[in-house]
Amino acid sequence: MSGSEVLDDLLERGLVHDSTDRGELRVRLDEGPVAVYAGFDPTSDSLQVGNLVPLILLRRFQLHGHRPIALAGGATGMIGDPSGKSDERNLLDDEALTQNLAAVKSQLERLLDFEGGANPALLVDNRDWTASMSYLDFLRDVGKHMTVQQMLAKESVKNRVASASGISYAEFSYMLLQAFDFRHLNLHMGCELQVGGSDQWGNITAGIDLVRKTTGVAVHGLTVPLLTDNSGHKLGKTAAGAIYLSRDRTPVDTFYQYFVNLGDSEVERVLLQLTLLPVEEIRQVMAQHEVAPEKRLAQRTLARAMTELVHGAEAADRADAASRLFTATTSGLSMSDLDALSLEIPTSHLDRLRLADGIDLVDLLAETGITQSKGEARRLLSQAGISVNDETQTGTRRIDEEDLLHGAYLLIRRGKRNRHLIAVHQETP
RNA sequence: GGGUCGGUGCCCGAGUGGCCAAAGGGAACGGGCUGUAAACCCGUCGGCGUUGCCUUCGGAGGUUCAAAUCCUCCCCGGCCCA
Repeated sequence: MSGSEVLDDLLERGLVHDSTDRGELRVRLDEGPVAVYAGFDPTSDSLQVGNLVPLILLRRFQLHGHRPIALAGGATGMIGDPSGKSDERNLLDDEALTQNLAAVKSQLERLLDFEGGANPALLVDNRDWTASMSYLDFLRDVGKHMTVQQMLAKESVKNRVASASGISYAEFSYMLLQAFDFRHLNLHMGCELQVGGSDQWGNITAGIDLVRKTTGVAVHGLTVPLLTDNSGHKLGKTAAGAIYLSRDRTPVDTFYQYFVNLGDSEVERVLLQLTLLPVEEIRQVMAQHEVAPEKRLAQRTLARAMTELVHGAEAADRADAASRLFTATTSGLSMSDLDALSLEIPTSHLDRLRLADGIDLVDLLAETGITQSKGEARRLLSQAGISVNDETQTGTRRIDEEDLLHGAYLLIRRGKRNRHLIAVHQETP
């Protein structure tokens, strides 16, 4: 196996946005395993789908024999990266940062292979080599090597300097921290390549410059393009918010459905760019998909692969099963189907006593959060947007025991894509 | 610090005493077509006890029968001057 295979794979998948000299990089990759790093700042208590791109990029390198280093940005997260941001960000408080950092670390641990043979992954935290450093030392060791001219020339800084909200000195300095990380990893772990999203290019080149100036070593950089969906939004961002990797923030079912619902014209690109499936296999899936696009084979393959990667095979099985029941009619659902479904899709619980005199449908919709207000519930009803057990409701009415499926469930659909289950229980003493 | 312009619903943005829950656009949501696509068409888009009432137009007061609109003070931002 030649080490530069990974480069060909990335190129074929459309995953190279920018890189330092392609030829030199190829030569270096062929010489033997390279330590490659990507950073993840703990800006939230869970990574998002967008973070998967550089993360999976590390996996791709690992699969081709290189050594991945995942860096959790305990230090950089304290400052805030101005790249791609139009406004100054609020600083996270210490408590939030600590929590986020722990969560992000555990997600990184789950998604990379730390066991694997000759080239196990490594997880580091830049707080470890930054926190104790004094400001004066930092200015002398790092600041001295960077000119303000170079820093101002970076897109991320240029945009912000020109913008209304400006840029704080702290965020302006962010790239120095990241450059320092690269140098540290180069010095102590032999890291020679930094990868990241395309918005990281400026920060990466800052690191390359710093390493060259202080050690004379030529290190490399590579970025992947910003992945977007058909409407131009970043992949994994919906109007309702980002799709997170944490099942507490984004239920597995929602995560799975996000991919199932991608459009035909974007699914191949996402399969190539986000999954580890071999290119050849993806081509075959697409060939089959085009014969019968309504089966959504490509989307299912994608949803399956992503869910398995992030949540594991078992969770992927359940989400897949729940998704297949999407078009099923309620009369065909057995009690065990419903029980299984209740673990996957949003489910509310209702005391059986409430049904004694019947409960008003509008109240039920608002109470369970299926609609945000009674007004919205009425509106949806008048627009034929609500169905109870597959029967479109034309107005409000009382729901009682008679409506229950197997005496225990109500399946409510809101629009075409939203299912909600209501499980009815005996009063718990 | 001085001057000036501005802060409106999820976002952009009109409105400058009553006809304003507030134009228009975008997003979103629902329906139709379809394949749980895309495109397109139609509708909805503060809340509620819905021919009405309540809350909303940076914040707090005030004038008025009546204010997003006028006055006072305060907070925040742009631009120009220093």
